[in-house]
Amino acid sequence: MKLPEAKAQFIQAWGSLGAQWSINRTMAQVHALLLITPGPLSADEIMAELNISRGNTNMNVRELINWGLVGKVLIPGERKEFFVAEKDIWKVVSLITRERKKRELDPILKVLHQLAEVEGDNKDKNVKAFRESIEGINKFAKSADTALTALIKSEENWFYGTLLKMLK
Amino acid sequence: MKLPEAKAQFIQAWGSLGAQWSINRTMAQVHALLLITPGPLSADEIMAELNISRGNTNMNVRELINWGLVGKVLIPGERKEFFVAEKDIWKVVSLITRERKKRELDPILKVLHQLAEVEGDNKDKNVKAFRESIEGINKFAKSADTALTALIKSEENWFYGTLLKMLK
DNA sequence: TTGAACTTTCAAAATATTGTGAAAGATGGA
DNA sequence: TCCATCTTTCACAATATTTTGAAAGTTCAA
Repeated sequence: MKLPEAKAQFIQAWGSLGAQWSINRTMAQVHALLLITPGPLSADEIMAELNISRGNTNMNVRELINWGLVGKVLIPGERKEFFVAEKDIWKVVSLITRERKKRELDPILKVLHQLAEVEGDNKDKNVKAFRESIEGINKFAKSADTALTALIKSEENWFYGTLLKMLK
Repeated sequence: MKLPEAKAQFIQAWGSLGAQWSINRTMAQVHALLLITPGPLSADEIMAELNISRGNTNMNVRELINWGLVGKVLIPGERKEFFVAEKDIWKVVSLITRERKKRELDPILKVLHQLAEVEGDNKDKNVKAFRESIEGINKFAKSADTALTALIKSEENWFYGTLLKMLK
């Protein structure tokens, strides 16, 4: 396989992956393009490469910057802004995990905390079942929170070394 | 908060969570309803409770059964089918993880494997950068695969005990 | 074998999400 | 200040996903 085809396939695959997460397809494609491009790219180059509009490019690049996955680069003598992606995959995963935890886990933890205080008597089997469900889910969610927080803070080597050896 | 309101809030919250995953909102709501209901429910009861159509109910219940999250129950003397959800949250998470790994991680692993064999000379800095990106991502993806496979197979106690203690 | 009770399917409608591009808003050099 | 260049916004258009409900399919007791 030649490089241009390989690039296209990677962009496509990363895009599908993104689409299944809360990241939208184009955002993931822009990210993919920047990931495999060594130097910085301008908005125009991204537009041309992915065949998307200026507005779309702008919005998705901005969102990638919000996630911390992409940074602006100023090139002396150029008016345009250029963009580069964080290339270290461990950092990339860590940033994505942090963002998704904030959007997904944190809100449900809040709701679960409130729901634990539902009124009613445990003699009512519906109340009892509800309490037990919430309790179980809450216990798990708190553990997941601990685990993810640790993972986000941890070092690459800890993951590839310690944890992985334990799991294998 | 009274039970009916708490139920509604939980269904709502679980639905939003599902929507951010590849699970659709209604599927997650049906799941939530079954999770907090101690006994089995019929399609009609689900329809009534969530205000959704018969077709929608059928499709989503069927999908939940495919995921292994919900089972059919036959009640003697009744023609109707009834449904119950797996209540053990550890099993629930394990089933969801298995399904998502199959849909998301496995396909990208396949693509990465192919892309590792891109033609070209490392003297070309684009080829070099591409290879390095793919290599890094591939290494991580394989590790994630190992980690998730182990997690899916592992016992509840291992997660709440061993792993969590290590992370705290 | 019939028909009532129930489940499944699927084309069309409703809804939600994403993308476009022209216009408005910045920015900075002369 | 002015103007050329670049960025951002946003109403509308295009796409994609989800839901509906009526019709077709299935099952089983009589």
